[in-house]
Amino acid sequence: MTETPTSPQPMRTDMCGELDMSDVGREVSLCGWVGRRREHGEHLAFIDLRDHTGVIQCVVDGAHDLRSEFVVRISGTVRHRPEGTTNANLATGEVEVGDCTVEVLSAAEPPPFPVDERIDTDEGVRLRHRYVDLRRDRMQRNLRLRATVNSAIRGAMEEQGFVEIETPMLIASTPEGARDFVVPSRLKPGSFYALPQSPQLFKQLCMVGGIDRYYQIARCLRDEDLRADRQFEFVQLDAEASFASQDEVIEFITHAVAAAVEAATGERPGDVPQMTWHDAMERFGSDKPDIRFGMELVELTAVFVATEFNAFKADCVKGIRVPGGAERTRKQLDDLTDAAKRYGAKGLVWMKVDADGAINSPVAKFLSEDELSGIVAALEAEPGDLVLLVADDRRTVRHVLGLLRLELGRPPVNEGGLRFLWVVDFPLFEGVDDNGSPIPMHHPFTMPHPEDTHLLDGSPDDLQNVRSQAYDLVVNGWELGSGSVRIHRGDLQQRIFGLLGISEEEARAKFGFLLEAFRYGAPPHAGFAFGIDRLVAILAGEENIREVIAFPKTQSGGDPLTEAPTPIDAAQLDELGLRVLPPKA
RNA sequence: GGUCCCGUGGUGCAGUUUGGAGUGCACGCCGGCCUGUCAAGCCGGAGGUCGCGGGUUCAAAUCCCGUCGGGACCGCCA
Repeated sequence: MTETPTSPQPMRTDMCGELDMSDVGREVSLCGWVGRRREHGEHLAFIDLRDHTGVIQCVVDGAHDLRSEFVVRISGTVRHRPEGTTNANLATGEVEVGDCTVEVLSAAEPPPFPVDERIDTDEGVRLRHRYVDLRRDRMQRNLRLRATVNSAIRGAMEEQGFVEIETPMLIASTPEGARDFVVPSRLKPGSFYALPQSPQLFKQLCMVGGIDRYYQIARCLRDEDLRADRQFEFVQLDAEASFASQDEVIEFITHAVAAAVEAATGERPGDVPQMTWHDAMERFGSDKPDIRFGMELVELTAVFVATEFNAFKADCVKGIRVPGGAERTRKQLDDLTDAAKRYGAKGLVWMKVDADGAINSPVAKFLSEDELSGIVAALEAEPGDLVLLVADDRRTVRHVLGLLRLELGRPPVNEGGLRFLWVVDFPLFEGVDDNGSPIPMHHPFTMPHPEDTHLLDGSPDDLQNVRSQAYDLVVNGWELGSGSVRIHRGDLQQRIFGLLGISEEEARAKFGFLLEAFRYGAPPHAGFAFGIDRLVAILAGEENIREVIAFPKTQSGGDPLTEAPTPIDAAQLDELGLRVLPPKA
């Protein structure tokens, strides 16, 4: 193929959405897609020409056979629209392009769904024709916002001395954490690479390698079930800094996020408050509290220390107050009870506060006057309110009420502003495994809190109370990301492995290369990673990260456009030394 | 692994509760008319395996079972 010689005239001189009164009289050439057209017989037609910047009305001879989504080049003269025909709803509505020459660059079949935004189209249809969907304003806006955020983050990290390093996509599988995606090796049949769940170990190796401050906008892959805020593949700002404390890392990341928010919204967010994990769990029933609204969990255990009511003879009783919730019907309350049970509670006690302040509840007759007044006082319940109580072990109470709180009070994604929050002092361990060994909450390289190191020698209960130097960034109830100060000394690491029930041999097999690296001079280091998909979704006012991803997967992990995943042929399997088993019965 | 919701011309929806002829609305599409529209207007037209399979019934978009696809959530996601 020979290239077409460079045209003496540019294909286009201007963007559709950028023409205004200052362009009147200019000869312009515009390229784009045909949007709506209004035809008035063979002598006059109005064509809305669209590119990613917007729409401009072109006045053409009606004999042109232009259809929706044709790709055209239109040349003409910008002119002021005649008196009374301007369109205030259009950014370019004061002008139009007249005396048009039209060139059809590509004809097009009618689109499978309208490109204008007047109706919501089924997401499956949108994904099957994503290339059409991407033309729509919403996707253009979201993807460009995402690019802006990426760019701001890069700028902020580099300003702070971080160096962008790329780490491999084909790595060794480590048994910890989420399910790996694996890639069969051709040169070593029977062996597999894993795709990285995160560049965690590599960034720590970078610290040993003297990189000092590493960052990467990194693709991460986890083979776990998909959700509105989870895809198989997602993108994180991944960062690690040598000789840095928790507070310094928090500062670095806060700065990067603030830069992203400012680039996206024009407003720089204020200081980000911190909350301990313990407070978050007790007050919000979640380690990612949505602090845009109240309805906090209120401790009621003390009110029922001597209760006669069996259901409240529990480790923990907490309640939430739903302002104005007394209007809920019996059916709605039954639905809430069902939800509470689905979330793991044995039941849900509801109480309505009547206009006279009396408690209306199926269990009121089992409670003493003191207990009833204690509930009202602790929750500051007022007439018209609904109060929901759960009694169980502390974990369950927090979990169930935390979810009910969200179900009943959570504002839509685009309301209530951006409420960032650092959750700090996470526990080092979370429960125990089948062998009675504590389970690391973050990962086994997480540094214990300096004030709690003495507890490492203590009882199993003491161990559960050890705090770590791990911290999460939360916004509006979304976990944006997490990080920690890492253990960089072999002796402490051995001790933690010992507590976790990981033998020396096992540790060497799983993480030998990292432990070996640490023997050659490891700086103290700490890091963080946060999800860019989630940040962009929140900034775009989207409930779902698929709306900020150009080509996302569906909840069942498929791509309706390419139909991935697909079988591969026998020859390909053969080369990899693989055989596919028949599906399980 | 589990719970719940959805699936009706190209698109969005109504119809399903209480079974009775593929019935209806809006957009789009095709053709005609139309020289200032902008969600152009007017006239005419085409377009359907009611996701798929089975069952109940004289009769199923509608009821039942299964299945596929999409979505929300619990579990899972160090």
